[in-house]
Amino acid sequence: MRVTIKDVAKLASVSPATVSKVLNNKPVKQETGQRVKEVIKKLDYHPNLLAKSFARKISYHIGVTVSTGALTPVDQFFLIFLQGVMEVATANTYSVSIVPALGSEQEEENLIKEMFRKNMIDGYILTNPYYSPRTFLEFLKLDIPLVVTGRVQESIPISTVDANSAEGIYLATSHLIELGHERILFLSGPKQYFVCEDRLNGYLSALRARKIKPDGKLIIEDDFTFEGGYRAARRAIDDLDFTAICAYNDAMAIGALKALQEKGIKVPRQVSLVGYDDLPIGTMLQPMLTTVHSPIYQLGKEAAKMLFANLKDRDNIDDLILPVKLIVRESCGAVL
Amino acid sequence: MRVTIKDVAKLASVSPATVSKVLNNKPVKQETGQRVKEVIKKLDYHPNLLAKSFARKISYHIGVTVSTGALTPVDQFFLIFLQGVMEVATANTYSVSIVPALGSEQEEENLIKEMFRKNMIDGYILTNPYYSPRTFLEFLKLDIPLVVTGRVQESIPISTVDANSAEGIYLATSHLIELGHERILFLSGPKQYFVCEDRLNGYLSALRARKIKPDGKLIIEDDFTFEGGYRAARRAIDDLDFTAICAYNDAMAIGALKALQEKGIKVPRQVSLVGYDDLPIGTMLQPMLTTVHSPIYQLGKEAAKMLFANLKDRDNIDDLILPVKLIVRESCGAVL
DNA sequence: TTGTATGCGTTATCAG
DNA sequence: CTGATAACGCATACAA
Repeated sequence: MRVTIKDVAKLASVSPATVSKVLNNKPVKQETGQRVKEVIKKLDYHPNLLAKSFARKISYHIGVTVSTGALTPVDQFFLIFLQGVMEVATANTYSVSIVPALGSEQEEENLIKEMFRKNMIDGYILTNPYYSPRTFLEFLKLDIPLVVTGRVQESIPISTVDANSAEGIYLATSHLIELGHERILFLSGPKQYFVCEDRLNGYLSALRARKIKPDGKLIIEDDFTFEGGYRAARRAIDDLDFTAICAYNDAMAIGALKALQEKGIKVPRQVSLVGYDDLPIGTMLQPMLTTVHSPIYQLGKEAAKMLFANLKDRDNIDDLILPVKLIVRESCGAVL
Repeated sequence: MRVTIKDVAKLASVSPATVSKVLNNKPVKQETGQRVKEVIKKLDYHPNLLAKSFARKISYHIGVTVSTGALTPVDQFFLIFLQGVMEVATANTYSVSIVPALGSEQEEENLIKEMFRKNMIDGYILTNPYYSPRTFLEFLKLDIPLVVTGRVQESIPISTVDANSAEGIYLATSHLIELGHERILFLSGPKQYFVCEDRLNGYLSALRARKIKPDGKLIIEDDFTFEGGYRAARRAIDDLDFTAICAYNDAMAIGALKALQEKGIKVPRQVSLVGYDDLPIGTMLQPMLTTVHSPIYQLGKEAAKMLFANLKDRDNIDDLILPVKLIVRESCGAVL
């Protein structure tokens, strides 16, 4: 039989309650505390977390949803993020459980609600900001502690963390302008996403800040994927009325790179190419970048911190926007 | 107050024991079962998993270690693997917890042992095959259900799953031979790793199968990373006594690609380049590959299945080696 | 500061 | 097939 709190209590000639107190750093006489600790060590006692969880109605698990996007190699977002989350979770003696992306929003909603109802998960970090407001409201109704990455409709009282990607694109675009470019093609993601709108605005502000008049023809919209970037660049390439490209993200940038190469256009000789992403720029073509200081890692940490704050004070809603850095690297012939 | 099994029992005019039985699909009279189920629905009852875990001494969580390698963008291994694990875990009503890579083997060992002792995790899938035999023995001593990816010293009785990477390299090398190459450079990882030895053997067998005499000078060893591939290729490039390169993995292949490009060598025009990895070949430069049918995904599923088998029958040790497929793609100018 | 008693929600045992 | 009851290991009032 495994050793329990009672065994420790008996051998230390105290009550189980006292042992519980030293276990949880509650006020205990110095001397008894010492004695109990010795017995714990001697008996090799390890508190049963299942019992503790049960008694305290706390699972000590937080859930993190994995976005399906994480399955495309371009999207390194999730793992780095996860490292940040885990660092903070570990510090709070919590474990991190992965909530699978089930495909349909309804299924995911049900799973998230179910795991919470069963007391299996104390709170969530949601990295799937594509949920509809209705879903968020459902979560709020159950009073599920929640932190969301990215942006959520303003009126919904949920904590969010996000990287300032408008600023990122602003920096990327400014970089091109400083290189002397004026006609800069912007490869945008679908504009119905807040984040796409944000980044487009970053591009526009950079132009305006330098008194360059934006040209609607230089803004091409497609999926924010490798293929989307490829398609968008191909569509724009024929009249080649630009000298540089700023892409919504790395994936689109790489897609565009492929399109340019197919046409024999030298990058960056003939066309300069810049992509912004929450990871350090050029991740894809700079595989060995260390990631610890990337914004995403910080984002993970901040998200977790915020969740634990929420766990303690359920009404503490907060938003956080982290600044980004532009890192320019020459790589595979592209400024990416 | 939340609704418990007792509330259900009362309203259905049965005992809690009976409700428990219908909850766990144990033999119950059709009619009572029906009645109980109706009450459950009516009361919106959700069994408290914390209580269940406590009573049954089962956490319903399995742990998966994340390899630090997963933090380099080249290594897409982990997320895909995880999807496979989760699919099986979900089917078994288990959750998947991530065990952080702490850096030192000792720290990780302690964490793994500690979480198990605390009943927090019922079993592990270890994706860090770099653990020393001593560590594995420690786990066995505590009787921790374990499945390891990759290879473990034969004498240690632990279940493993692995992709047949020797076969992968064999196929990759054969592909080059069929293209007409005879002098094929092999970029090897450090030979003290079983898997590196395996893959080198795959290369050698392919040569021998076609009656090509292996040349020791054509085998270069370095880290199995992007940088390692870059360094290895640079070292070999000067006497350029080869017409093709087979790399231990994608990372090294991409490193080599960079080295070749720097020297103005056209790939695949002047030098053919092939890399093998557990993911479909060319992941890096084929970002939009679907991953569901990749070996790694299967590997994750098999690992999880094996773990659950072990969970039920603690003495059931098994090894599994999955076959691989060679997928050749033209991409960014390289056959990768 | 410490001990006693009780409760947490479920499963398991063993009668009936 | 069903029900009463003990047990799981810890936390927490409350009393001492």
